[in-house]
Amino acid sequence: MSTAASRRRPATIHDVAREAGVSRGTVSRVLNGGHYVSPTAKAAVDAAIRRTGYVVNRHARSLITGKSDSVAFLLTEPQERFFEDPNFNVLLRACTQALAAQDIPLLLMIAGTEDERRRNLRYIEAGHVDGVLLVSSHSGDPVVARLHEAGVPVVACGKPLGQTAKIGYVAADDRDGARDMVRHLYASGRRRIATVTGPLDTPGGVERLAGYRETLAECGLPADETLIAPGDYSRASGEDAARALLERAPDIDAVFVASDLMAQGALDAFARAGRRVPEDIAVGGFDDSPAALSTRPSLTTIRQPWDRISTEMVRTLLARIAGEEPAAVILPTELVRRESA
Amino acid sequence: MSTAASRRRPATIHDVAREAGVSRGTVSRVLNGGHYVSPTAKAAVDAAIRRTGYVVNRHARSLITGKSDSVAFLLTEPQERFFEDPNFNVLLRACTQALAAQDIPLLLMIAGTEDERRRNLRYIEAGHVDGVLLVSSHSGDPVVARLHEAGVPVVACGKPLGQTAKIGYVAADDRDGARDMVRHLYASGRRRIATVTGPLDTPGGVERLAGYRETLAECGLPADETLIAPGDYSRASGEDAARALLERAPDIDAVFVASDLMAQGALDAFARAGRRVPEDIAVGGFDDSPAALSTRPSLTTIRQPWDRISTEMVRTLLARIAGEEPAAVILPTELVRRESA
DNA sequence: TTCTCTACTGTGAACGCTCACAGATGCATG
DNA sequence: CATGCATCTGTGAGCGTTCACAGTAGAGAA
Repeated sequence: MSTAASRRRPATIHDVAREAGVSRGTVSRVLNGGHYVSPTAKAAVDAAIRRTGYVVNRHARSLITGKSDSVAFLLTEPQERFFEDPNFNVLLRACTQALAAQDIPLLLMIAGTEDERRRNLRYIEAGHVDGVLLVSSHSGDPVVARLHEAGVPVVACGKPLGQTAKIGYVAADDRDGARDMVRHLYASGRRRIATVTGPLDTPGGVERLAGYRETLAECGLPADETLIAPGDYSRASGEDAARALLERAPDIDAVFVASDLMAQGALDAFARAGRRVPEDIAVGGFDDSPAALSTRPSLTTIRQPWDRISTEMVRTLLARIAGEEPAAVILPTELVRRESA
Repeated sequence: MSTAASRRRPATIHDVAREAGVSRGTVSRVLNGGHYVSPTAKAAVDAAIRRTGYVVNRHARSLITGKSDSVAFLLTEPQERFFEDPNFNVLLRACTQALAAQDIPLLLMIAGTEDERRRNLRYIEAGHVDGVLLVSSHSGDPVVARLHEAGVPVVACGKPLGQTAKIGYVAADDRDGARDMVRHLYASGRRRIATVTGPLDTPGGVERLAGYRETLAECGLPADETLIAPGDYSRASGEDAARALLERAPDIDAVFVASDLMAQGALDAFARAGRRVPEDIAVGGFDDSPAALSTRPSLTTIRQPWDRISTEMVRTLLARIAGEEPAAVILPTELVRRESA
């Protein structure tokens, strides 16, 4: 029976050593880089490993090394915002794969409720993972401080706001992306450019608004607070904000909306108000989410390099675990021109 | 320094025993259910645990018990289909949380490429996880057989197709959901009811089509193969299929589309063809994805109980790990009436 | 009283691995 | 020829836990 066969006690390093005619120590050395091992011994061990189907017991290894060779992907969102965000999927997938390439499993942790937060922190602080990939958008997240205090290597996705602790992070250049979009709107002849912001307790929200302001100034357009409407990244808030803008400033000819989801809502609002896009009002989004392709007109937007963000997060975290100091990595964005602007 | 403090060697069971004035054995017993422990001893141990901040070292425990107290969430999709599926997010999140409630971490594994498949199987077969939550839609997936052969407890999401092995699974009642929808279309007076199917190498695709066929027969409508157009769950395929249907059978007055994403595409196709929904053609979707709310008209669809599917998957897997035989769990769906039908 | 049974407690031995160290070998150097 | 050094190898100890077992105390039965 194959079931019975695979159920028998798996080979240990001892079995391999006996099979290869060497000592445990030599096998262990082969397993860990092969330094100070003669070619003959290494060959014998490799063959023995193949014959016995040996796979290292990570628990035994971890017990003595004190490392777990695993990493947590920690989501500290009270809302389910992130799970609805298509970018989040890309991030999670790419991180998983980047880690898998180094044979490091990813533990998915969700700390929505206070109870989950306690549980997960306990787990992490107990040293059951070597490091944490942190996705926490909101300002002053206590988890960030706790992890830092516990001395656990952390790399955040996006600059953690309201933190005194020095935390490494990887982020897209939100400000520069916003600049690109607003410059693009300006270049196409628009002069009354409004914006719908993201939540201003998130780095993206803050930075994109800053980029918008800077570019208006740079282009010599007057700063006009009535052209700024707050949103919370949700579709509905985009719709509301767009309506509010139309009311306050009916003469706008362009809107930079800080997320595609909100831009979708804005497109609807404009359609209902009888404004044509892009003829009457140009609309620029942010994220290049799949939805940006299915709107009518399709959405001109800013692409964030999620694949690179993920690989950089993993790289930075592993470096951090290896003892390097925390670092910030900012990656460039890209303007994607479609029909809406 | 708090950093220094938290960096010092964590408390072991030994420290707790000394602090509580008992032996290791007694502490261990308290940790594992507290049987055969006097109330006084238990109180002393609990207090000592609190004072020392002791957290069990899972590696040491696993080393001797042979169990890892962790579970893999394995995705074997060549395509990135699942990561674009909003349902997948719900599934992953709910599974994570259901497991977290039992203090069992979830390891996310993606086996898209052959290399990833090998790596992950090696990891799982080495006994590094106690069980696997499997998401694998396509027929005859070799991973399913491998896992079964290795004797690893597995629970699949959706009935695994083309498997001789007896695998436990949890699924929504796709067939019954399809029946509900078609009955609903019939009840609203439609008599030329077409369907856009899902991929027919997935359980959902097969079952939903079967439900469609059964209900037509039940209602005394003729079986007409020209009313059946294949899709692959993608938005584009829904659009194509709807266009093909219009050409082959211009007189259709309703379409049951096997997924919301495809239904979105179909709505577009109908809009372009100048057909009004629901006046000329009623459209029913499947999934109740977030997108179903943002279409115009909003989409009548079938809701799958993803929360329950997730908790049942976890419950079933834990039971399986505890030694129970594999079981199939089928959960009821629900018709969600909106504007499109 | 003596025996048995139950409830509880402590102890040594694992689990499979890495690490530090000691020992061995070969080769170049003084 | 002795010495040093680099390369390679084996051994014992120990990581923190659970498990099996031996042992103790107290209650109840004979």
